[in-house]
Amino acid sequence: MTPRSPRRPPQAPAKIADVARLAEVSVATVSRALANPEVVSEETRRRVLEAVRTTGYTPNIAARNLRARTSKMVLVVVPDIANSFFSEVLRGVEERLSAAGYGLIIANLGNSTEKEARYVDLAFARQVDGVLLLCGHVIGSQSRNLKHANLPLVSICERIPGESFPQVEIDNRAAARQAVEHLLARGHRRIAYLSGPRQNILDVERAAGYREALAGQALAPRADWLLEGDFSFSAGSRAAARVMAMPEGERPTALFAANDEMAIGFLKAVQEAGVRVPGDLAVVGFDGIAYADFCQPTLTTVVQPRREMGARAAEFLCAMMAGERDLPRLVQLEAHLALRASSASQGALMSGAGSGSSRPVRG
Amino acid sequence: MTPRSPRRPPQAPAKIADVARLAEVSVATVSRALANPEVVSEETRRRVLEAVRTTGYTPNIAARNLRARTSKMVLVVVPDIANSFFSEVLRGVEERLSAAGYGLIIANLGNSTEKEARYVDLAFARQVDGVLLLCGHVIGSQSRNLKHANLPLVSICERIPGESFPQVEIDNRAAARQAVEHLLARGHRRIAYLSGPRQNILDVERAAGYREALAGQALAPRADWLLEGDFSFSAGSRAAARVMAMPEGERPTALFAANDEMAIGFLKAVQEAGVRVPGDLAVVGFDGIAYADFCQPTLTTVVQPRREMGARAAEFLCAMMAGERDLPRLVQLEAHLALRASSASQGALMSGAGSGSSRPVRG
DNA sequence: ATGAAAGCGCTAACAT
DNA sequence: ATGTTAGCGCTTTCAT
Repeated sequence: MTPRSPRRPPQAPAKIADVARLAEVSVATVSRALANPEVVSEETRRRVLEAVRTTGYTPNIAARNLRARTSKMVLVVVPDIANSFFSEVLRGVEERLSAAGYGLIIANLGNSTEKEARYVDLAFARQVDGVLLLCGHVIGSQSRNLKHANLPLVSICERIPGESFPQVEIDNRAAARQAVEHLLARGHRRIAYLSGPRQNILDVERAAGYREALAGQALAPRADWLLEGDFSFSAGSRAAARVMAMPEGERPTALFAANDEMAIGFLKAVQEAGVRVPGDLAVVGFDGIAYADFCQPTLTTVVQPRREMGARAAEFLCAMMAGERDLPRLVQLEAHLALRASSASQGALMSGAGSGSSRPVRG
Repeated sequence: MTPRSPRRPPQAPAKIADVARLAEVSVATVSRALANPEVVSEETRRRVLEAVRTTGYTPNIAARNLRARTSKMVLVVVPDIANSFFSEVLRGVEERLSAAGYGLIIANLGNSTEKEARYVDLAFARQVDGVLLLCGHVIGSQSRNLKHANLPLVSICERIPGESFPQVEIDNRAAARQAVEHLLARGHRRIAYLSGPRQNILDVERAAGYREALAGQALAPRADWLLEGDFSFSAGSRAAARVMAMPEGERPTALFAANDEMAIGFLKAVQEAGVRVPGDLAVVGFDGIAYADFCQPTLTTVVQPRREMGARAAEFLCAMMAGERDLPRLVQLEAHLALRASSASQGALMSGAGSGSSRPVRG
């Protein structure tokens, strides 16, 4: 009978049968020698390993996965792989998963619902053993949602309300409150807030922290100091233009931005307009991206333990994939406020005395 | 006979046989209805799709891969996933591959040879259909090298000399020459070079471009103006300290850095020491990272088309995986010099007149 | 300690 | 147009 399968390339990789033939044992023995070496005799093991070496054999993982009903792969869903915030989280994720023997499949959403549906299919097809969501929602397609895939799921960075799987984040509200309290402690009473997209949960929390801090001093937020942004650098520049357009006496003396990129855009634009930072206007950001320590002046910011968050979430996922139950629903890691030049009191922290390094400070 | 395979979970996903049973057709017909809809009758197709919907069937990809001897996955090897240069390239890669139906498996090397070996195994195991190298070398383990895996391979960003697979990069030497020629055209004759790691091919090429440009004006590089760095921000600060330590009359009037991070570190440190940029010292970087347009002053730099490079390399890889032969060995994309404030002639380009946007200029 | 053989779920060659 | 069936390469149960 003619072959019923695709023709094999001339240089086909060795399979377990090739090794078995060469070692003059059965395929089962080869499999055992590789998976449970202690169960075969010394001599057999030697012969098998020798044969593996000469054939250059590597197990076919598709076959193993098919048989074992597992893939040793994790789907990691990010909104934008090029965003440096996520990529640092990814580093932690990668380290942890790879240490546990899992590979990462990266799903870069990039605003494409079509892509999202494809990855949902991937998950339902059990091509991954678990899913890590950095995107603030459970992905789904028209016909179905990942939460019904009965697959280990962990969310990270952006909390998804009302879900029962583990989630890892920082306490955004408390961290924001702390940042604004720092400005209050510096004597500021006229503090503006530069927001992210209004419906975004991160912004909701950070805005709440801002209001809480003000309320602690019996201050009410002024509507014209609530600037709407979108987490982008240029939103920072636009906010700066709006502030500069205010009559001098109506301007805030400090600004808390919902993320560092906007804070840096703001910083740059107001200084170009002749405002001194922190002298005329203090600025505090959020996230703790690397550039917050490079910009001029260096930016006071809430540093999120991004890598650790990634590692922690990956750890939970590994536990779930290993069959563990009863994991915590919510884990909030500690963020810290790095005090830098952009919010220093007059005269202090001038010219990078600390050579640009940040000083963690709590409370 | 008792089952010889792992017990199935109660909620096992539907398989093709379940669909076939429900639709009252054979498994082959289901397979066909899904893969080649035009080959089955209208009525059958309807029934199959209906059954697919009610069972929630998704093909098991491990089984398909095993049968088809393909994985629809590509291994992407990066030195550091958190490096923003790579992550922007990755975006282009992801877009292209995902459009072609391929998933990405990210190998984050992070200086671990043990990890490298694991990914080599992955490739030899044919768990991926192709490999994209962003790491400047063909990965390998003690026992074997990926180049003998007989797998489609494309390298990008850092050229690997002497290999025959397609490589995508920019002409680093020409781009560096152009950057230095720009400084020469601005009247600078005392131009320093801040290098990357000396053995790195990117640095070798960029250093050569620097020397060529000087030679074009019959200038010889001065040894004390050749500053050794390592592509890091702090290498930039250190270089600044060395320049500031030079007697005023011995200092360069311009510096070309082998990458933007160092240029920005340098920029910041010399300004803190009281040097005006570009007034006292002009600076040009390399890469075109986003922050080069945010820093103070904005940084003139060679902009690499990172996303496009990623897309192009991915395209070649797709072609190879589709069986195409005779692809070009080397493709060099156009880089352009973005003229910004850090190298502006005195008085020009003051205060972000162009609102921070870059102006591409060739030649 | 080792071997024989049954599948994992799917595709495609062959038969009808 | 549809059905039957032989594998893809591996792990594991059962038998020896």
